[in-house]
This record gives sequence, C-alpha cells and structure tokens, in this order.
Amino acid sequence: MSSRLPLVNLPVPWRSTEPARPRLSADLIVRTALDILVGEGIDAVTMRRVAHELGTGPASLYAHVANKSELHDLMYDRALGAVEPPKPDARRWRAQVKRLLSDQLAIMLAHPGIARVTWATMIPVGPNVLRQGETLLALLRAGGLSTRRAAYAADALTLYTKAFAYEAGVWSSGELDQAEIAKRGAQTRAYLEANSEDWPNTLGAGELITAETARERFAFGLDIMLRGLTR
Amino acid sequence: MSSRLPLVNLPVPWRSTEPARPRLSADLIVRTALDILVGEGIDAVTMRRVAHELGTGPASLYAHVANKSELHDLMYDRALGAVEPPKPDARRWRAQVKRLLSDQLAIMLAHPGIARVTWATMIPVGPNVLRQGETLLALLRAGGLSTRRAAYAADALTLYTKAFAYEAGVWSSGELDQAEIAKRGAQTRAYLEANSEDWPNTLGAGELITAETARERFAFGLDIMLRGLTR
DNA sequence: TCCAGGCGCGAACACTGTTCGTAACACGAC
DNA sequence: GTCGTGTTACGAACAGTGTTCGCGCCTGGA
Repeated sequence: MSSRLPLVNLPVPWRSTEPARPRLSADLIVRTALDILVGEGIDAVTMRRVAHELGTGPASLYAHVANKSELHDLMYDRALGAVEPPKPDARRWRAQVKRLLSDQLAIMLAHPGIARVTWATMIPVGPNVLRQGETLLALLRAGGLSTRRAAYAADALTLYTKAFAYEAGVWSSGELDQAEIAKRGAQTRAYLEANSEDWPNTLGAGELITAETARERFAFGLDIMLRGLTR
Repeated sequence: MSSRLPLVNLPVPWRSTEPARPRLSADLIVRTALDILVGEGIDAVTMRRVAHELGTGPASLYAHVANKSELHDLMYDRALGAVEPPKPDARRWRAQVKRLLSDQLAIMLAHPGIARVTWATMIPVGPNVLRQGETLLALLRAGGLSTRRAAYAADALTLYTKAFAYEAGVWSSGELDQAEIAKRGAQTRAYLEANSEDWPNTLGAGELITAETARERFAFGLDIMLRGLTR
C-alpha cells in the first residue's frame, strides 16, 4: 500500500523547477491534437489518441474540453492564428485578398482535413477566425463594395477557400488508398473512351484537374470571383 | 431443432406469387439508404440501420456493396440522376449554367448531408455525375471558353455548389443542436459588441449571413463567378 | 488543520464499420 | 431426378469510436 508520490511540481533540488509532465489544460490538449493532425491527418485525432499522447486516458480530457467538436473548433482557430492579416490598402485590395486567402489555404493544407471541421460548426467561434473574417470584410469594403455585397462576397470566397482546402487535403493525405483511386481513374477513363463521342469535354478535362494544377486552379477561382465582383 | 422454413418465394396458394420481402440487391439497398437519408440525414444512414430497414443484419449488405463508402457514392450518383441536363444553347449559356447548378443544389438540399460524400471520393464515379459534369463543360464551351478555362471553371463552380449545399444541409438538418447555436450566436455577438470598434464590418455582416438569405447568396456567388469568367 | 471542490482517470456503455464461418438456396450437369 | 457448386444470407464477434459514471487524489483557501 505505497502511497503514490506526486509526480509534478516536486521541489527536488537537483532537478529544474520545470515539471516533468506539464499539467493538463485546454491549451496543451489543443497543441497536442494539432501535432497529431499535422503528421497523420484529422482522422488520427481521436480522444483516445490525444489522451495517450499525454500519458493519460480519454476521460481526462473532458474536464478541459466539452467534447470532440469543441476540440476541433479550438484546433481550427489556433491553426488560423498563424495567418497574419494585412492592413487594408485601397489601391491593392485585390492582391491583398488573394494573399490572405492563399495564406489561409496554405495553413489548412499543412493541417490535412482541418477544413472539414468548419462545416460542423456553423458559427465562427474563435477570436482568430473572427479576426480573419473582419480583415477580409475590411479589404472588400476598401474595394468599394457595399455592406451587403462585401458580406456575400466574403461568404462565397471563404466557402470556396475552405472547400478547396478540404478537397486538396483529402487528396494529399493518406486518407484514401492511392492504388484504389488509380484503379478507379483507369476504369472511369476506359468507360468514357468506350463511348468517346458522348464525352468530348470530360475526356479533355480529366488530366487538367490534378494535384499538379491545384495552385493554378485555386488562383483561377479567386481571380474570376474578384473580377466578377467589380464588373 | 426445428428446421427453419424458407421465408421467400414460398409457393403458398393463398398468397400472391409476389415475394413478401424482395430479394436484396445493390439497387434496393441504395434506394432504402436514400429513403433514410431524406428523412433523417446522412448520419442516420448506417449499415445497421439500412439492414434493419430491410429486415436483415448488416453483414448481408456486403454481398452487394463493397463498403459504406461505395454505398455513399452510389447514393450520390442516384440522387443526382434526378437533375435533367439541358441542351446547350450558346445564346443563353449563362442562364443554363445557373439553372443546372441551382437544380443540383436543390437536389442536394433535399438529401441533407449528401454533399459530404463528394469529398471522400475524389473521382466522379457514377454515370449521372459524369453526365452532369459533361453537360456543365459543354455549356462553358458553348460560352466560348477554352478547354483549360472551361475545365477550371467547371471545377470551381461545382466545388462552390457542393460546399454551399453541404453547409446549408448541415445548417438545416437537425445534425446540430439549434439551441446550442443560438447560445453560441448570442455569446459571439456579446463578445463582439464588448469591443465594437474592433469589429465594424463583422457586426454589420452577421445578420446578412442567415438561412433566409441562402438562395440570394448562392445566386450572388454564381453571378460573380460567371461574370468574372468573360471579363 | 481541515475541508470542499476541482481534477485525474479506470471502467463501462452504446454505438460504429467490417469480417468470419456457417447455413440455405438456386441452378446447371449428369 | 439427384447431385454438386458457387452465390447469397446473416448471426456472432472484433476492433474501434465518443462519452459518462463514480471514485479517489490533490490543492487552495479558511
């Protein structure tokens, strides 16, 4: 019946005051979850996995985080905190919008699958996400758009960016079997070529929509939206 | 040790030759799954639930469907089969594109959450989905776009449509607690109003992005993209 | 010194997708 | 008509998942 010694904050002289295992906190949990996410994708971020990484059980997390959904929200907000919002400049607002959304995309691609969580939570909850939204709206207003048009445009632009990030993230991440999709691609191509006169455009477009053209396609999408915004 | 009687195709005289329970098939499984989806959303479509609806166990489904992912693909393709593709007319191709994508959106909204599966499967697999894509490409080509621009535009437009459908579907469906999001909304509003000078644009845009303006916002997004496509 | 309240966490519950092995069936060959 | 034989049906089980319960421990304040 040995009483367990306290493992943390022991004032042992020959040891730094730094505790061996930092105490649990929402922030630590979110950081750990993001570490897993970066390396292995969103589906690897389970409550058990995060807890295991912290040397404990899943129940311990629920004292700091309401549920998995809230953990996801916090992860997304923290990730987006790395994007630095620009100061609106009316003369180059278009370039600033493109830059801002490209940076957001890059962050989301670095955290494969994180974009999915933005659909589960309808309202932008965290301060970082709110700040990004405010900045985008400010840029659009600087471009001369009305309140309503700016709001609608910001909605459409972020929706497109998130959707693109989600798609590319799923594509790149090992979430789906690479051999399987190659087989599917070949089968689909054979199916199309069997009646090639029925699919004149699809056959030509197939090889344009690849991972290699992703950057180009995203820029294209932003360009047509921004151009369409101001005649 | 009573030997079980065969339940199907029993030639009992006092009963019609119609089998009481139709035999299992991929088509029947997909139809059943779609019935559940329409009523209760995508998350209610579990293998057990579909099997139960057919009066059997989950293992029975795997003889006709490779896995849940393939079932989702088949459901999506079947649902999109209800959208009638138009004959391209060069003089009103823009209106035709808007009509086509709006019809797709309506179908997806009628099947809450179905849009989510389009991200899990990178390649459009079913004949109906392929036909929709071919039609969209044909419309854009009729508008005078090059092969590459048409392909990129189709990619961006469908991505936007699917993202919008997904978002609206999650929003409308009972997937998330309505009371919870109202609370979140109020908290967020309070947070913003506490430092209202920091959030001039967000505070104004908040009430514009609602379920009521969904139709309007979708049309706005399509409009700016189509306008931006041709100067 | 005591004590209340938050925190840690093992165990369990109710789910999920999927596989295994066996039983029943339909159908063509002899 | 009888006998394989391959396909279909499906109960049971496995390995996961998110989440909750309940009981100890520790800590901060009185």
